[in-house]
Amino acid sequence: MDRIKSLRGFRDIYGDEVKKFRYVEEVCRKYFNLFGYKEIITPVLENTGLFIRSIGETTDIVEKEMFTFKDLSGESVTMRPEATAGIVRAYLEQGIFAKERISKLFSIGPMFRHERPQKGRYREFRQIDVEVFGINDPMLDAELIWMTTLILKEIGLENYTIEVNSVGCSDCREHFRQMIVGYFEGIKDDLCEDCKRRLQRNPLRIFDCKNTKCKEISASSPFLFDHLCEPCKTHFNDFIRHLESLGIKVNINKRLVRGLDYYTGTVFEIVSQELGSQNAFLAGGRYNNLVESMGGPKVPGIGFAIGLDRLVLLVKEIKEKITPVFFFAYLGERAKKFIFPFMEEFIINNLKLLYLPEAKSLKSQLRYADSIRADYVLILGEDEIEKGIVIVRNMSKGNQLDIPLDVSTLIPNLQGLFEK
RNA sequence: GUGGGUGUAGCUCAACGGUUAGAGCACCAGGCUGUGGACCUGGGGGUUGAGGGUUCGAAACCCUUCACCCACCCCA
Repeated sequence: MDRIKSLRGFRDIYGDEVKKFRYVEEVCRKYFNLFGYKEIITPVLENTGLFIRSIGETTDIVEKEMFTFKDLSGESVTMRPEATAGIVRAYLEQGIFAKERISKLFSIGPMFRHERPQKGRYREFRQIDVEVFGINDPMLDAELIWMTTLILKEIGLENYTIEVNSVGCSDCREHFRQMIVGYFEGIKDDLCEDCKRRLQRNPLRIFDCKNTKCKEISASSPFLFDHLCEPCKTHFNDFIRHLESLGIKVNINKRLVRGLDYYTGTVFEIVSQELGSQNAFLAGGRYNNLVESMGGPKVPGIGFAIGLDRLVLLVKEIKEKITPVFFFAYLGERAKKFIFPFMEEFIINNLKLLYLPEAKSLKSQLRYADSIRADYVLILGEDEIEKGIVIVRNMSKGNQLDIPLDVSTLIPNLQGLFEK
C-alpha cells in the first residue's frame, strides 16, 4: 500500500517545535492584552474577490500564489493568503466600526500561498496578526513597534534590525509614480526583464529588485521618501521622534516597499540575518485607504503580521514551568485497579501521573519511566498491597521510601518531596 | 515558475556496477523470576522515493516523475 504523504509545502509540527509555537503565542497574547487588543477569529476561506480588491490585482500574491478554486455551488473561493483582508471584511460586516471608535484586534492562524517551498517559506504558514482601526496618530505607529520590541525581548531575541520607511499617501504616490516612470523610461534597456514589466504596472517595486544592475540604477534614482507631501513628511518625522523617545533604534530604509497594494505611509519590517533568504519575520504598515476602498467609512488603519514559522526558527530556549512528572508502575491485576483512583487524585491537584497500559515487567516500566523523564515512580505490587504501602522512587537520586496506600493522604505525603 | 543539491531501516549515515544492502542511535526481549540510566547477547524492522531503460548483474549508470533542502523570485 502506498502511503499518502502531506502536500508539498504543508507540514506537521510536533515535539519541541510545537512548544516554541505555543510559547511565542503565549508571550504575544500577554502583551496584546496589556496593550488593549482583543482577539478576532475569521474564516480561512473567503470570497476570492475580497483578496483581489484589498491586496491588489497586479501583486504576485493575487496573480499567481493563491489557493483559489470553485466550491460545489460554483462560487470562486480562496484560502486566505494574509489576514488583513478578512479582518477588514469582518470589521465592516460585524459593524465594529460603528460600535467603537478605536478597534485594536489580533488574530492567530494559518495562511496559504502557493509558492515554491524554501527555508522559512511554506505553502501553509502561520501568522500572528495585529490591526488597529480608527487612529492616524504617528504615536500609534511607534506604539506598535514598541510592543513588538517588548515581545521580542521577552522571547529572548536580540539580533534583529527594524527597518522603516514611508510609501506616502495616494497623492504623493501618484505624483512620484509619474516622476519615476519618466526617470526609468530613459534608461529602461539596462533594467532586468522583471523590472521592465514593473515599470508599467508597479514601478515602486523596482526598488525591491535584487538584481545587481537594477540595484545600481535605482540607487541613483530619486526615492519616494524624498518626495513625500508635507503631511506625510510630518507624520513620518513624528513617528521617528516617538521611537527615539522610547529608545528604539531603527534603520530608515528608503528602498523598503511592501508587496501588497493597500499600504500607505508608514511601513516597517523586522529582519534577522539568521534566517537565510527569507529574512523578514515581522512586517506591516499603515493602510489609511483600505477600509474605505472595501466599502466602509473613511477609517485609517495600521497593522503587522508576525511570521510564526520564521520567528520560531530564531527561538533558542523557552521558559517552561517545571512541574514534577510522576509515574505509576504496577504489578498484577489488583495493583492495576489503583491506577485510575490515583490519577484522579493527581489530576484534582493539578499534577501529572502517567502509566504504561500494556506493561509487563517492572523493569520495562522503569525503563519507560526513565525515557519519559519521570521524576518519581510509584511502585505498587502484591507485597505492597498486603503491607498497605506504596513505594516512591526518586529517579534522579535513585533512593526510595514507603508511604501509606491511602488515596486521601497520597498528595500531602508526596508534596513534601518536591515542594521545598 | 527557474536553477543547483539530495533521496538507502523510525533517526543519522555506510556500501568499487558483483554473495542474502550494513553500522550507530532508537525500539523490544533476555542476562537480572519485583527496580531505570552503563554493559553484554539476541530480535523485529527495507519494494534502496516511484516508474521505465542499459547490463550476465543496478542502491549505484541513463531517462521520466515525485518529494525534500538551498538559492532566484516573492513575502510573514
